[in-house]
Amino acid sequence: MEKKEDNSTENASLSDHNHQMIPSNIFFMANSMFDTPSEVDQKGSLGFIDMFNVQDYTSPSIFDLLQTPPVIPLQSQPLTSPPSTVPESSELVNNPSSPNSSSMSSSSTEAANDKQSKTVEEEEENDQEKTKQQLKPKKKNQKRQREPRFAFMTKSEIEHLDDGYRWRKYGQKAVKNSPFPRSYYRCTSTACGVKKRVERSSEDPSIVVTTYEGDKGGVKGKFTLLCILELHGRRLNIYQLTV
DNA sequence: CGGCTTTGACCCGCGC
DNA sequence: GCGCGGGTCAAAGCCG
Repeated sequence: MEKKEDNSTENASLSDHNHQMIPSNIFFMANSMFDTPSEVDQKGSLGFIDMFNVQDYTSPSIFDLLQTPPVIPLQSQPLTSPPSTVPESSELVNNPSSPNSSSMSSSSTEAANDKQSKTVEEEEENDQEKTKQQLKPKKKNQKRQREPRFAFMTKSEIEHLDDGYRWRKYGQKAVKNSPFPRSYYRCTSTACGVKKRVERSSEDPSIVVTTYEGDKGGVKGKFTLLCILELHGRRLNIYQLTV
């Protein structure tokens, strides 16, 4: 975990060309991300707003986040209004009526856990029969739980922004009512269960919508990497912690 | 050769 | 029950 943070920070320096355009062009899609807010989301999550209400971005406490895993002094607050204060010179594209926010919050299946059980079954299965039948199994009663999810919009020509983690693309789908496909990535760093989707806004092709979903394994609570900012030459990872 | 992307097929949830 | 759309799988191909 901590090492990962360090690595990501290091990696960031390798891709400054990406990050340079982030700070002034990043827009969050706040509440709409939690379309069906689970109890977990409601109760114990530290919304990005908490962080962004930190007045001074040059404050050392913020940059501490760079070095240490997000140990977040949270009082649980419900996510309320969209950020009234946007980092520095952000353009305001994040109007709540953005149709994308609804598309981002469309229902999803969370297959992370399923896959594990699937794998087990697969081994018991006949090798020849290993096709897609594997997905049939049990887990009837279990309603899939949605992982904490967060999206933000970035004005960028580059779709897959380098956030310091390694991602493997595992799918791409055409999006309804959008000429742009949506790409699915899975974090390949060890013990990182985060997935993300990247798609370009159909309304404004210059805007890339990135949605992070999942948690980092082995951590108490769930850390969701919200975004990476680069401010005053420093790299800043913004997380959401769900306890 | 290993890791990654591409892409068609499949699964699943949801609305009608 | 059916169809649609979103999400995932996995084989094949590509590339360093």
